[in-house]
Formats: sequence, C-alpha cells, structure tokens
Amino acid sequence: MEGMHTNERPRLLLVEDDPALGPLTAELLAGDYDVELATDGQTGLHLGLTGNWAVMVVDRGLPVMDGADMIRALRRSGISTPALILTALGSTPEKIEGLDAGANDYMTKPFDAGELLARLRAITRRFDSAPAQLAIGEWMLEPAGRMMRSVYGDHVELTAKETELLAMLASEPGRIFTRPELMAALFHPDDSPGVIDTYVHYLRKKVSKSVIRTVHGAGYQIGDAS
Amino acid sequence: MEGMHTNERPRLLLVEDDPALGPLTAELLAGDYDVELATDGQTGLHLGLTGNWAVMVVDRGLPVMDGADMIRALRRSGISTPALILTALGSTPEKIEGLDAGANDYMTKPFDAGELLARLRAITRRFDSAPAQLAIGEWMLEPAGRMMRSVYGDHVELTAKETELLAMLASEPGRIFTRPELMAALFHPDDSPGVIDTYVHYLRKKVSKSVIRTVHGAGYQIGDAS
DNA sequence: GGCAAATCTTAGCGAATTCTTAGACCGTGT
DNA sequence: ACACGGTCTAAGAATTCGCTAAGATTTGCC
Repeated sequence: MEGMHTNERPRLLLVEDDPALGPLTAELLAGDYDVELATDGQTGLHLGLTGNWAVMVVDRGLPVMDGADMIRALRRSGISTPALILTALGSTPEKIEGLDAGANDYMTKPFDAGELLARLRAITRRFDSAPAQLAIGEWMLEPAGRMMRSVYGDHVELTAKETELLAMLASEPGRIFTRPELMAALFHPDDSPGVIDTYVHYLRKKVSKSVIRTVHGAGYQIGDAS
Repeated sequence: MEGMHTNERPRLLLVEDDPALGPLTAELLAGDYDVELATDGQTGLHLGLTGNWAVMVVDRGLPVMDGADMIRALRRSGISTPALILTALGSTPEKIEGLDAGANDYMTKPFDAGELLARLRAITRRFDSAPAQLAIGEWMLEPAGRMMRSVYGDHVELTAKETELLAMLASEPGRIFTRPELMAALFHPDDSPGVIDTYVHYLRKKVSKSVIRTVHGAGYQIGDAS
C-alpha cells in the first residue's frame, strides 16, 4: 500500500481443488498478489505452515482435508495469516463454523471479483504497515500513543483533547477547518467558544508555534505552510 | 487461563439511526457485549475517538455523517478498532467502498444473528503468542521464572500477579491497555478497581518508575519512551 | 493451627485535564 | 490612524484521575 515501494508483492496462498476455478481465481488475484495454488487441504496446510504468506484464500470443500479444518490447524500452530474462505457452501451454520475455525472472512460463490479484492484488502490491512501515524512537518503524531515524536528523537505527550484536535486538523492537510466545525466535532455545544483557541495555544506551546496556521476570519489549518 | 471472567465484557459501539432496529440489534448484541448505541455519525465519531471499544457495528446510511465516512475519519485519526458495516445498501460498489473506507467486514440487512456474531468474533480475534522472554527497556522479563533480569546482572523477583500484569503490558509494546482490559484479563470482576493501580505501583517500586507509562484517562503502556 | 507471603481494599492527597474568563494583541477595512 | 472584530495568552477554578501508604484479607506452606 502507501509507503511500501518494494517491488515485491504480497504472497497469497490459494487453496482450491476445482480444476477450472482454481487457475481462473489465481489469474484474477495475480493482478495484486504473487499467487501460489494448492489443490488440497493437506498441501495447503503444509504450505501455510512453512511459507511466509500475506494472506490465504481457501475453498471450503477440499479433498483430503476440509478448508475449515485446515485453518483451524494453522491457528492451533500459532499461524495467524489472515484467511478468507471462498466456497459454494453458503448456509449460515457453515459460515459461522468457518469463521469460528479462525477464518477472517467468508464469501460464497459465485463471487464478485472486486468485492473479493476489497475483502482481501480489508483483512490484510492491519498487518501490512498500518502506520497509524500522521506526518506534521518534522513531527509525527501517534494518536494511539497520544504523543508527537520529532525526527530528532524528542517526544511530547499530549492530552486526549489535544490529540483529537491535532488528528482532525492533520487528517486533511491544507484544508481549513472552521471554528463551528471543530466545535461540533470536539466539544460540547455549550462550551465557551474560546476553548478552541486555548487548545490551539496548548499545542503550539508544546510542539512548535508554526504547526497550526491561523487563517484569519476563517479557521485553522495544518500543513501547506512552507 | 483463569482470570477470564464474563462480567467485564467487551465494549461494542453500535451506530444505527433506525429507532426500531437500533434497540433490537443492541439487545441481540447485549448477549455478548456491553453495547452503547449512537444514532448518528457525528456522535459515533466522537465516541469512537474518545471511548475504548473492542469493536464497532455501523449502519451505512446515517444522519449528519455517513457510516463509511465516519470509519474513514476514525482510521485517519489512527483508530484501528475493528468495524463492521451493517446496512441495507448491498450493491457491490457500495461494499467495496465501505471496506476500502476501513471497515473490516460488511453485511447486508436482513442479516442472520448468528452470522453477525460469528463475524464479530472473527474481526476481534487476536492471536497472541507467548515468547519465553520479553524485553522491557534494559530489563528482560522471564515469565516462567517470575523474575526480571537487567542487562547489568541485577535481578528482581516478582509475584505471580506482578508477572502476569507485566507480561500483558509487554506483549504489545506501545499499545495502551485500558483498565477494563487489564481488569478482565487479570482480576476478578468484583475486585476493586484500585487493584490495578496497586500492582502498577508495586512494579514501579521494584523495577523502575519509568517502566510503565500512565496515559491519563486511557490506561497504561509499556515501551515507547525515549 | 500458625506463620509468611501474596493479594486486595480503602481513603486521602497531589497531579493532570478540561474549560472559563479577561485583557492584551493583531489584521483588516475605512 | 483608527476602530472593530478576531485571535492570543495567562491565570485559575472545577473536576476528574492517579499515586501511595497502610492495613485487612486471603492463600500457601510447614
């Protein structure tokens, strides 16, 4: 995804026994992944245990070993590779069993190619990168840790409100956020209007005067101030 | 593992504006979660930013702010709470957009209760491994031996509870563990809430003041302190 | 049972966070 | 230059939150 500019693409393990659908699905996925195809659960389990995979797509009804059992076995072995079950068996109990076996998602055939790719993006998202960081000049905001880190190694701790305000402003660099907007999103309607100024002041004091730009008569803005 | 008790249940944020379906869904989920209901996207966003949620279920078509936009805003703020979109809008492009906005799963109404619960289990599942040693600053925790060893050769003996607490915090450096989380994992539901503070105090006294960071109003955190 | 270690409770104090207020300061248009 | 509205800053009040010490209770062990 963003920021990852290696030419290595994520490796996807496809386990599908249907001689027609297997290669077809592999080709579809090949647009975004390096796909390897296994045609039975035993092989899939072996590859899942030994290889280094970004994600797995597993058919439910497989020879030798059921797809759900395969995922269950992997999970028991401590393998947490995200997995999506793709199958013709679409009854609700089967879905529930598949998900509780350790699958991260469950789709029934026939499936839409775009939706499959979107669901794969969804279940791999938290594993690849997941920066959870917002760049602000020389600073990096870590909303989860409620702190700002400078490229020089300094760090400043922020309060909850300060983090909220900064995260909102930094979410769209260059955009001007009006006071009513900020007020509605971060404070109670009957708070004094001056609160915003106060927190902007706190942030400028803690981090640097120029982090947040005032646009007179309009609101506040982050970024785009070279 | 003991210490898992059902009184402190995972907190679920439900954002649903339908006056009939909202409470109904809430009641359904209440079997497994502590449910809070918001009826518009603005409120949902605020709660999502400020509260500590195990998972979110979000309706797509919401007043004030669309459900997908709400999730997008949360993701941009670094909030990675797993989210499932539950909606009447079931066309494939809508699913793709919802998932790419940062949702972890997408279900269309009418939905099956069991499947919803299974999918929620799937997106909240976390796989935790148990390494033999955990590095904490200059210290090394040996959970098996219930002691901390410093690189200088000192060592400090810990009690069982101290070890459990420290191991949990150290298992994911940088992550903030909330009091309810720690409470649910390490103590009995009807223990006094102050217990956590006490053990944090013990650890800081035995090892070093700065091993565990307090994130005011949020919880405790290990690592990530230059 | 009796001892010691471990676990948990309680409560007061200090610290952090949030929000208010009021006056100084700045920018813009006339 | 002047006036006016917008913005900045400092100080502090109210509230919530966390730290700590001391003791009560439970557990494990001989």
